[in-house]
Order: sequence, then structure tokens, then C-alpha cells
Amino acid sequence: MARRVTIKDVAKKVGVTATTVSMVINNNPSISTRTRDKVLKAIEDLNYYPNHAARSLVKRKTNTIAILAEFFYPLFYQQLLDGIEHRVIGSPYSFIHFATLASKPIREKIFREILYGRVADVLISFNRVPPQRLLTEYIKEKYPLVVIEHDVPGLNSVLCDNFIGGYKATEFLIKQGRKNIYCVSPRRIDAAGGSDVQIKRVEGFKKALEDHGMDFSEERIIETTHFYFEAGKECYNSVLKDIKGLDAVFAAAGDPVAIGIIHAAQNDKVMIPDDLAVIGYDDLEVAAFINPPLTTIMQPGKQMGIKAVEIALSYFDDDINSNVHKIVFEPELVIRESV
Amino acid sequence: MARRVTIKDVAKKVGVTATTVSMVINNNPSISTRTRDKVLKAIEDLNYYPNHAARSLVKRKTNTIAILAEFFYPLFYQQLLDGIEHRVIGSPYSFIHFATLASKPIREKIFREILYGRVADVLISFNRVPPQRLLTEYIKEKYPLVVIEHDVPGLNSVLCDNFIGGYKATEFLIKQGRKNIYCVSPRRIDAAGGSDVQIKRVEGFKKALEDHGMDFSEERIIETTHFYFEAGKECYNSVLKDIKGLDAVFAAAGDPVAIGIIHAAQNDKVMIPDDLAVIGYDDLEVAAFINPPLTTIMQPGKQMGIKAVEIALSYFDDDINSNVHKIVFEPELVIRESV
DNA sequence: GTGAAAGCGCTAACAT
DNA sequence: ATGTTAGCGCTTTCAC
Repeated sequence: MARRVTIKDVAKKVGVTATTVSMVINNNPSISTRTRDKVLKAIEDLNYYPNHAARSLVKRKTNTIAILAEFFYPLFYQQLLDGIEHRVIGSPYSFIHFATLASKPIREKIFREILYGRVADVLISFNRVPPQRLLTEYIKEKYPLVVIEHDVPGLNSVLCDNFIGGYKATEFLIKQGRKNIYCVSPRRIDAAGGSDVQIKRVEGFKKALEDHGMDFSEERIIETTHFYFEAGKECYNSVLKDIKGLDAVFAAAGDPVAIGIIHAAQNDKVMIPDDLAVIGYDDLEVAAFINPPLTTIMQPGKQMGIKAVEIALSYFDDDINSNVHKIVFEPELVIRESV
Repeated sequence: MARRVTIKDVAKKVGVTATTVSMVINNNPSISTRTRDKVLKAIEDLNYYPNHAARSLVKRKTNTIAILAEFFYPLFYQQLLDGIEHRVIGSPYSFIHFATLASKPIREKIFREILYGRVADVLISFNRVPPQRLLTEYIKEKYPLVVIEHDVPGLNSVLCDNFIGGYKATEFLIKQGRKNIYCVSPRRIDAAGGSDVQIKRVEGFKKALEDHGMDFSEERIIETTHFYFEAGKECYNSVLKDIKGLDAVFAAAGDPVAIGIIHAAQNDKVMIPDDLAVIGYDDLEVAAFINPPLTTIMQPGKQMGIKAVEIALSYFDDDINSNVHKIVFEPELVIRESV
């Protein structure tokens, strides 16, 4: 990296000292207007920009927000990211992404690096928390951590109630007269990372069934290995298609899986929703554009992202921010034509 | 931020000097195995992690890659990001995202910040280049810049030939016997940012028409304002539906727009592909799962992301990397059932 | 209102 | 094989 213009260059050009320039940059009021103007002009002329590392070093503050996720391409995460981006712009913060790629060692390494390496001032994590020992350290060090989609006592979290979502989806199916309802969901997510999202949705499913006097058994939960379109297709072809009397599916795994199921069912000459009702989860943009349009449970992803940033930023506004924030959004049923 | 354990703490604990610890961290071979082991153990015990800012400051290297895009949620960008993430993991680099939110001043500010503020060692930009004056500075300063999806002489770029893509799409439509083909594309992207992606695709469209002796006129290009599903729907409802004799559409604007068009057309009792053939662009994951499955032009997004990172990293392997890299992938026709 | 001096945590010569 | 010294670019007392 070539040498760049530093604060000293600016100082020399104006005929003041680095301190003065620094004060101007930091809006210190005890600088005369005359000097301030000259300094500002020199900064402009020389294309001076403060060195981020040097600043972080002395201020012990990086002005960056870390975002951690296993992967960033799940479509629901786009909505989260969208909210985050919009909220961060205009503030002096930028953000740095860490994809842990579903690897436990990588995840642990990243959680350590963030905590101890001072890469960022605060961490927003998508559905993942540090392993227990590290988590204790986070708490002990009072490192600002906000977790989206995962509820851990003592941690800031931004949630959308998955139990209610599962309940609403199932109840709607029941009220539409469906009698033989199955739920598609990953059964057990990577225990180490710990996700209770799916579990809660399934609990809502179960409760709704019971509340309406309908039979529930574990077999009603069909397992998928992942969350993408392909999983829905595989799921239909390998198990759903052979269930006799099946008339409804709640894709707790999300809209892409629901869409995959619909796709496979239609290929199988099954009419949606007449023969089979399908309800998704998330209300992704695409949900409204398939045929038939997908009935689903909406989570306010963008709002959730915004809220996460706001909690994060609140740590810098007042230093004495010690309360734990827990924001819970309510999922909404979006009725279209697949049920 | 609380004080953390520093290199000195480690040194003191072991009874050596900071230099020694530093050498261990940096794998300097001239350290005795005995000392190395003791230092490593102390690092472990104390949970020491090098301060990123301090390191960047002295090494003049941040070990971070900046990624810039207007927004990160276009679905094709997910594929790019996926490739980037996978390629970066395992290297000592992390990456920082800058969303410019379609704002010219924000974009310029970010381009300046990256160049002068030393936030990152290299910039991978999605389809955007700095304004002319700044671009000159980038080149003058030899700041490593790789641009995806935008071909600018003298800059590293990773491309997928949009002219060929447009040509292939159109030619396929023609060979399937379509006679009255329209192209849907944003006509003029933000001139300041400068995107020629769409323009090239449209040129391919035009050339294919001409090569096959078919009439081309500007009216055959239908303008959209954005790239999402909704745009396709609007486009169909406001103009496509009234075009008499229309039998094919090339959605140069991308798969989501194609899907939006199909959705709206189906609502209008138009049969796809019998009455209307629709071909998309990108081959997003969802393309295979709509009904009918979408015929489209595939761009190897993940590969493109990987390649971009590799070019970026090459700047660190050899310092004397002065040649400009220009990688051009070839788009492929993916035949499904919408044509 | 501005400057001098010290130091943030680390690394890179240069010694020894 | 390890320690001494200086310095990366900036901010922050504390003087004046």
C-alpha cells in the first residue's frame, strides 16, 4: 500500500499542528473559525481521509458492526440485511460480514475473533450464539451482542414468534376444512449452533391440532435436510406423495420448501389447493408470483433487521446500557391461493 | 470497550518480550520450539487475540476486502456473494460490505472512504465504478479494484458476456418459431453509476433478430423501472397484454421479471408457452420451480464471485501485479418449459 | 485557541 | 534465539 496523506501533511500545509487538525476533524468547538476553515480546505485539497486503523486503535472503537450467519444467501436473510443496510447508512458505522459456512470450528473461531480481536464494536448474529464457554466470556466482557431469530435468556434478541406463526398457519388450514395435515420441517438443527426456530413452529403446529381436537403424532412431522426449493421437491417425491388422504402441508421450513412441494405436486397432477393445500413461512417476495400464489406466514424481516441495528447502536448512545432488549414481532397470516 | 489482553500481557506471563510473542504469532522461524510452545500456551490461557487495528496500522494492510453494491438483495448477487464467501473463508481475509443504496453522494463517499481511508486492501465492486475523477485516483494510486459485471478498460473485471446471452436467448426464441418477440429491460441505468449489462443484452437481442431477417425497432424494447417480480407483473399489465400478436418475451431484466410476467399472463388466461413464450436471465434457483419451469440464460454467479476474489488476492501474492485481469464467462441457455 | 508529549497495540530493523 | 528501539497515524491530557 502506497503511503497516503496523513494528518501531519494537512497540518504542515496549514501551518498548524496535528492536534489542531485532529480537533477540527472531531468537531472540537475550541477551534477558531478561521483555522477550522483553513484546515477543512487543506483536507479537501489533499484528499485527506482519516486512517481507520489508527483511529480505532486510540479510540478503542472500530465503528463497525459485525454480522454473523452460517450463510448469507437464505432469502429471508436478504430481508434482514436489507433492513440492516438501510438503518446503518447515514450513521458512521459500516458492517463486516462473517459467514461461518456451517462449520463448527469456523464458527467458534469467528466468535472468538470478534470478541477478542476487536474487529467490531458489536455483533449481530443470525440465529447463532457462541459455544457456552465463549458465551460466558461475551457476557462477562459485556460485549454487545444481538441475536436475531434465537431466544437466549440474558441476550438481546429480535424475534418473530414462531410458535404463534406455526399455530396460525395450522389453524387456518383446519378452518379451511383440512383434515389430514402434515408439517415439513428440519427436525433437529445443528445442536451446537442451536436453533429453536423450527422447533417452535412445530410446537405451534402441534398445539393448533390439539386445540381443535385433531390427532397429532410425530409422524406428521416430515423431515427436510435443508431450506431450499430442492428440499421441497425431494420431500414431496420421497414421502408426501405416498401419504394417503393427505390434504394439507405446512412448510415450516419456509417458502422455498413450500414452493418446491407445490412444484413437485403439480408435476404429479395434484391440484393446488383443491387436492392439496400448502402454506409456507416467511412471505418472501417470490411467494406472490408463483401459481397459485402462496399463502404463507409473514415475518417482518426488514423491520427485524432495523430493530437489531437500533439495539446495537443504543450501546453507543448511552454507555450505561445494561438492560437486555428483547423484541418480539408477531407473524401474520397472508392469505393467497395455495390454501 | 473494556481493556483486553495485549501482547505485553502474554510476554510478561511467559517472561519474554513483546517482540518474541509477535514473532511467534507471525510464524517467524527463528524462535526456539521451547519458547514458541510456552508462548502459544500463554496465548491460549489468556485468550489473547491480536488487535486488528494495531496490526493494520503497522502493516499498512487491513486484511479485509471491501464489497460494494447498490443493494445486496438482488438474487443474482446472492450467487456472487456465495462464491466470494466460500473463497474467502480459510484465507486470513474478512470482508466488509458497503451498500450505496442507489444514492450518488453515498456512492461517491464510499468510494472515497475506501480509497483514502484504508478500510480495506482491495475493493470488489458489483457493477459500479467510481466517478471519473476518483477513478483516476484509484488508477494513479494503484488501488486494487475488481469490478463484476461492468467492463471498463484498464480495470480488472469479471464478466459474463451479456451480448452473447441476449443473442442466445433471442435466437432460441426464433428457432422455436416465435415471430413477434419483445425484450423487457431497463432502458437506461443510472448513467452516473454506469451499467452496460442491460444494454449489451439488448444489443444481442437486436443482432439476433437482424441475423435472422426479422424486423427490429426500438418499440420492441419495453422498459422496466426495476428488476423485481413486481416489475414483470406491472410490465405485462400495462403494456405487454395489449400488444397484438405478441408471442414471445425475452426478459433481459432477469428471472424475477420473467416470473412476474408469467404470473400476470397466466392471470390473464394466457397459456405459457403455447400463447406466449418467456425466457429469463440468470438462472436463479427459483427458476426451476415455477410452473412452467423457466427457460433462461445461466450466468455462473458463484464462479464469478470466486474469480473476483482470486484476482483480488493475487494482489497480495505478488506485489508486482500490474496486469489487468479480464475474465469473461460464457452464458448458457438452460432449456426448461416456458418457451 | 493551539501546541508538546505521551501512548493506543503491534511489528520491523538492528543489536546482541 | 531474543531484546531494544522506533514508529505506524491518530487522539488526548495538560500546558501555555
